[in-house]
Amino acid sequence: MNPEIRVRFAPSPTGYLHVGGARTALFNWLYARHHGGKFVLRIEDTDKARNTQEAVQVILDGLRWLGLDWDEGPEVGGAHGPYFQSQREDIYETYFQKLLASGHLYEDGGAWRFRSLREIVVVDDIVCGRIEFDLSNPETHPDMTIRRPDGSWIFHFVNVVDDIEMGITHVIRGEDHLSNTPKHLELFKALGCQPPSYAHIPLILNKDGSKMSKRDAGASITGYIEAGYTPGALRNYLSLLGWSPKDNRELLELEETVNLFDLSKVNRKNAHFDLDKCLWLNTQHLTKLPLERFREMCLPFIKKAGIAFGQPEALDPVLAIVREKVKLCSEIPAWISYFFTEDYTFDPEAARKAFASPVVLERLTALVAAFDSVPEWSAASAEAALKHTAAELGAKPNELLLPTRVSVSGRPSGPNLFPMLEILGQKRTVARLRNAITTHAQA
RNA sequence: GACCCUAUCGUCCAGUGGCCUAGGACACUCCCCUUUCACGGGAGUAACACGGGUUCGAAUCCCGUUAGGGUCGCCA
Repeated sequence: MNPEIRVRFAPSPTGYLHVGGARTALFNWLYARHHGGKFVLRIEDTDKARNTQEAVQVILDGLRWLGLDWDEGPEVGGAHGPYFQSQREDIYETYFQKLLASGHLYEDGGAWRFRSLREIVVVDDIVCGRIEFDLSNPETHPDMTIRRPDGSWIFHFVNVVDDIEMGITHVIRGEDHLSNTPKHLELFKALGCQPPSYAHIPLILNKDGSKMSKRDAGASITGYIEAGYTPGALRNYLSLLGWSPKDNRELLELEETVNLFDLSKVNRKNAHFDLDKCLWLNTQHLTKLPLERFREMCLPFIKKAGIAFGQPEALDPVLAIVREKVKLCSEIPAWISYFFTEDYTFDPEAARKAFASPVVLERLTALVAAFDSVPEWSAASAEAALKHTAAELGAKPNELLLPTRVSVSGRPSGPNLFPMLEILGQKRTVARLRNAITTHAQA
């Protein structure tokens, strides 16, 4: 445990939280939690045009959904605030004056530039190792601008100042910043401050290797929330991009990941994002969820679909038998809607298959009679009745299954048939079968 | 273009000189289970980018080539 360790996630409010950013936040968070340090959230909103409350909220919501709580930052405060760069003008001004006084700055076209030290800068990266950058040639490494003519600040400068002011000990960020690091190191040196340790983690690209942008599938965290992923599954998947516990395990709970996580196990190769695997992990996490938690996750989607279910607990028996089918919670209304209304519709293709043979209606008629006279309705008694009827008709039980399923649910697939009939109840099962028979007799 | 990083199955991740005729997972194919679909179980297809070294021995070390990614902004 090292309470001295302080890491930060410093997103700019662009209006969405990118999976790459979420993974960076996750690694920072894991590092802090593993070592008992502090995880700081800082909003880099120096670009006033993009700085809206909604854009910030998307990031906060996304991080909270993933379970990445911050020890200092927006809405929670802390001793090193404010945590919005737009509110730290005075601090930047102070540091600016320091650099100005020490002769590191010069004006150029109204903007202020930092005069490079023109040295070989060594970046000793925790993940990438020791890398030398030769900044001696002004042609290839022009002096960086740190302040615009309108007085606003540039990323490199405020980023470094904030890391100093906030006591950041470890900067864990995307590899896209590796080439920026020598510039940042120059700033630390000019300011007379000790730089933090750096760890540049590999990037996340699309499955085909192209750069991932907002529009690409799986790029936005909001998309996962809306699709009904469990936060644990996405967090699990993201943790495995560029890192692994080294023992071939894949399905990891948060606590295990915190225990196992270490920067030394982070690899250097960019990862290609595979939504299929992420989906698979979701099914794994979904099945491990207690039923109450599963219900909570599904509830918003069920409400949104307008399903009249009464009390939330009333959903449980249905959820219990369909949950093994569900890959995403957004699918849940389609799996359960017919349990809660008599106004269900028949899938045309399923109906065509189920009622293709003329003998089907006769068989179903016999089945209705059998079902109607079952003394104590249950999955087992329904099954016995169906098998008995099939035997009497000289048919295989299988031949009655699809017609029955389509009749009572309108769908070709669903939970196991007999438990489903039990929940539906004897009366509704019989009524639905009768209704299906008359409907399809006409057709 | 310059500089930096990377290079194991389609994808993610093991592998850090001999245990590798390269292992696990997703996806895919097939089989089994089964009341459809799914789940579950089993099997299979599939990779060390290429060329040079170093070494008794290389996926592992070195060099080059190629490919991919990143940075070079008065974006972050």
